[in-house]
Amino acid sequence: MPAITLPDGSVRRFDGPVTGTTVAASIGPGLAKAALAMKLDGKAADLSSVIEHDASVVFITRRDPDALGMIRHDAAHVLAEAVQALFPGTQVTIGPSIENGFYYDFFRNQPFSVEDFAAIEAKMKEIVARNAPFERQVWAREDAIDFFVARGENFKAELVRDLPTTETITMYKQGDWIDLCRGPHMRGTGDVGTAFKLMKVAGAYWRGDHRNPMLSRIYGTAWRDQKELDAYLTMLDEAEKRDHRRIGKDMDLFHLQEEAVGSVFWHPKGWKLYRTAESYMRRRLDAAGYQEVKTPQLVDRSLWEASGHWEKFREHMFIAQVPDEDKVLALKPMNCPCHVQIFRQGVRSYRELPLRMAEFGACHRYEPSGALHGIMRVRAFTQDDAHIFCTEEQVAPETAKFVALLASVYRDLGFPEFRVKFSDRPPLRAGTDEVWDKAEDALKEACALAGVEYETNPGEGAFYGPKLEFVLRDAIGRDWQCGTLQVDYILPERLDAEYVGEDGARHRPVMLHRAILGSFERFLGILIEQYAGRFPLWLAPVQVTVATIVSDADPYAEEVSAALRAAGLSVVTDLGREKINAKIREHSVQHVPLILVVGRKEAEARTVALRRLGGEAQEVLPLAEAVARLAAEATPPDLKASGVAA
RNA sequence: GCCGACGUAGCUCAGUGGUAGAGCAACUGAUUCGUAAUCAGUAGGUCCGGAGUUCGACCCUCCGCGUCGGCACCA
Repeated sequence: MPAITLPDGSVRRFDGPVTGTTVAASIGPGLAKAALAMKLDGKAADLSSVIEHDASVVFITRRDPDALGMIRHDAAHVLAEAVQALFPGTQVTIGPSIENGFYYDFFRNQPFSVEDFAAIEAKMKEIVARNAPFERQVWAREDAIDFFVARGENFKAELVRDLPTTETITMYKQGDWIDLCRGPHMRGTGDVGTAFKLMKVAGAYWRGDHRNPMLSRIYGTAWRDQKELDAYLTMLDEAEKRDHRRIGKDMDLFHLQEEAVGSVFWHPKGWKLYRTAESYMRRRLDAAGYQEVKTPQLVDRSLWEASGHWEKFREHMFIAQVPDEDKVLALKPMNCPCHVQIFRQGVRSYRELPLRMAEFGACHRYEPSGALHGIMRVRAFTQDDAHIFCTEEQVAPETAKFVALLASVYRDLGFPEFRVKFSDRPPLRAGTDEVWDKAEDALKEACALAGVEYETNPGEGAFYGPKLEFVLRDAIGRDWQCGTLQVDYILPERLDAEYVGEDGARHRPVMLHRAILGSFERFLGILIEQYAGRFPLWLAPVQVTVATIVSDADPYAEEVSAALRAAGLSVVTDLGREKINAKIREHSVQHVPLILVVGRKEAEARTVALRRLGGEAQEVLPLAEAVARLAAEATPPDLKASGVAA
């Protein structure tokens, strides 16, 4: 006699076990039609599930946020059926819903190509139109294995074999097609709708392990209706326009070329942007009590052996040798061992701790070719790196200070939001459990102190200590780790860093490895995408263009430009003979934030006509006032706050 | 590194087994013009590199390199 509690608190009683479908129908024909699935005591379930006991039920309709995941999951099943119908002999593996869509991994000797998409989509639409109900079946383990083995579905058979014996093995049947699946599903294939699109093919290793066979993965996107799908596709187009590689080219910021794979050629405007970011970071670090240093690029193998990099990181290191010497040198992939060398000069006292040693350290790492991506994943990059040498007691307060600095920097640079991941002890690690407990607790305590919320990344910490990762998202929705903070008890030991404590004895400092931007290359890539090239005035590589209407105004335009430059602004003077319309367009396309138009009127009145990027209004104001105002406006946020503005 | 796609003028792209085209940009000339493209002309190419097939290859095949999308990697 189940009593069903509905979201509005009302209770319906039934004489015996009922299905969700029956319950929905008892409420009304509208709901019966709209309900795709339900939440049974908070857990998603098929509408056809039988409810035997008292329970709470929430029906999921197409409008529900939960519906999207189901549409996508079901779409993956429809895709798999379509592919097997069109390409006999293809083995199915797994096909989950993901952010914005779904994918399905297939095993086939010949991988799929986008050429196949039209046929597959057509078949999928047929299957949707057929609207076969999803039928849940519980199978005996051995039967399921035999079934898949008999069909040559080796991957599925392996999946079943690896399921825990406690797991109920469920299969879902849609018409003649059947697949191992945990469920739940909607009522039938028709509920998928037609607002889906296959997007791309890609290789993917079976079970994500590169030693396993390569599968052929088909990605698709699916939405509630065509309007949502169109909006998503439009969004992708827009995101593509923000791609830092495109903007970098359009705005003439940098380029990459074959002869220096993974290294950036910064052009004048790109380098100006870089320098603005670097100067800003340097001021922030100076103000936060860091001491900047500079350490060698080429360092003898022996130091890398001592630090452990030669053993753990060698395959990522560029090695350099000279003809006349036997010495083997490596381009540094990290700055930490060099910083310890500075720390080790002379005798350190506990009074010097925490000692915050910063470096804009140029590092080289031999990244796998497939990992390279624009300027965001490169082989030569410069970190805003620092190492904080401190006592164990100082770990938490130093972490809290760091997080506060990082949040402030991100805010200034236009990233009010970021995600934090806490990576704790990995299976293979150095140090005792006591040390790890201490390090993790200190980090957690520091997060609490700093009011940081984080998600846990279990087992993903560095071998020497737990770490925090600060993640920003690019225009195309990819996440990039920028900031990091790692607690390290190992390197000070390996490289014999020590200080004299209050007690007169020698102690090991703890090292905090930390970066805020991560690398200038990656961060600037994200910054370009964040602003789509339309930087706030203080960051813009060209801040003002002075454009003339007639050549009579040329001398005055030069005077205006000189005055702006004297006030510290970055100015381009356009004395070309194009019409003002063409000039406005050209500099707007270049995302120059401010255009000062000068013609005869302005030259005579000693004024400028100010036009802001994207705006239509213009403002005429006296030259001196314009210079003062723009200079104030172009002041970096950290200098504004302290009132040191020019 | 793995799977797949791609590589033609500075940029964006078209093209065919018979030695290559457009638009924009560049350059030259004319135009002195009031807020997102003035007009005309000129010049510009080892069709990524190497080998092979062919009477003949930018096109077909193979091998490299690079880029792009994923996967793996990101100490």
